Amino acid sequence: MAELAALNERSETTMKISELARLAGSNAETIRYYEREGLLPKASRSESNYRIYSVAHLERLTFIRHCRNLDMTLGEIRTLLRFKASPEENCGEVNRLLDDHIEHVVRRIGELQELERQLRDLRGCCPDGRQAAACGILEGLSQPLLEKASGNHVPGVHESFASNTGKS
Amino acid sequence: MAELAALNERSETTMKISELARLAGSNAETIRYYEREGLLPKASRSESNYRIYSVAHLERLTFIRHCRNLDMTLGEIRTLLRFKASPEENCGEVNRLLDDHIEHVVRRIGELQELERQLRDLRGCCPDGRQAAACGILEGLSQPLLEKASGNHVPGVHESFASNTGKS
DNA sequence: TTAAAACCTTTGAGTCGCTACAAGGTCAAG
DNA sequence: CTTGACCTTGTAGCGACTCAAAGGTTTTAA
Repeated sequence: MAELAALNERSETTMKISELARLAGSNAETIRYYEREGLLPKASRSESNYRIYSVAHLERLTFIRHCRNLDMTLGEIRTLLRFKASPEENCGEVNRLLDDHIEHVVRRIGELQELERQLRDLRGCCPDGRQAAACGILEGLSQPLLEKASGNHVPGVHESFASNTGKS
Repeated sequence: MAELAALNERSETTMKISELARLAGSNAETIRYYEREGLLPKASRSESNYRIYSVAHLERLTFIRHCRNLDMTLGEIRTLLRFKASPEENCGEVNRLLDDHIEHVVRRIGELQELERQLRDLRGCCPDGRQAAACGILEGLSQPLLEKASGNHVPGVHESFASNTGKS
């Protein structure tokens, strides 16, 4: 809302890359990356070879960023964009994609809750102030295999915060 | 337990890379990668230049895999291995590392629960059987910005399952 | 005995979604 | 006229693997 208002106030319909980035809550490098990846169409160029964008681009980029905020992959987003472009298709596919995506998230939450439990178990092994030689945690991690945890690896906690350091 | 029993039955104390991988629930390429990264010491070699491992390697690799199952980064694991190697140190650092890690996981769970809520909201927008032109989901995603979701991007759901496709 | 299958080696590239940097061109303000 | 803010392209890096190519070795079985 605020963004469109700002556009109306200036009453201009085109912009350069960093303004588009600002309005969509993204950044210029990401936009060029999306163009390379074919998620955004090639922008038209000014005399000095600057990319020039219209409100249509803003809408499409906003769609993409919104999907990314919902943690969809670029592949999933490409699929949604195809459906948006072909209105004769039934949107059952859209529902299915979203249902799959929700299932992913739910499963991941369950995995992380199990992980939290295991970590707290482990943390309970070592009261503060001991020496590493007697540390219950290191001992616990050296055991051949925890039966409860065997096999199912649950990565991906760290990536989330690392990629949140943007200047949006 | 089962692994060590198997080792005892064969009553051999060395093995090649793929057996080590099997016993530690890992795979050969990952082991070579850990060696390159300095998490595992360089293995000794047979006449034909094959890597030869002992039970000590199995224990260290098991430790590493166990930590990875708890979603620690290789950097965190390196730190823990250093503490394991220097028993005179106080294990307060170990506790701190683990506390930090638990906090990561807890925060991530919260983010994903919020994400799930948003996805279910969105899913409710479109009863099955409509055409894409009228699809409430696509409509919802095209809105400038959801006020509730604005700004905080929560990635990392997909990585977890992608890296689970190993043949362990 | 020999041929095939199953291992092992190194090197290098690919994954995902950006992010950052280098080296340069363009443009508006003071 | 210079400073600084913007823009361009191209390339490399992140983390933790994973895979493929191209070859050497060992085991198995016909």
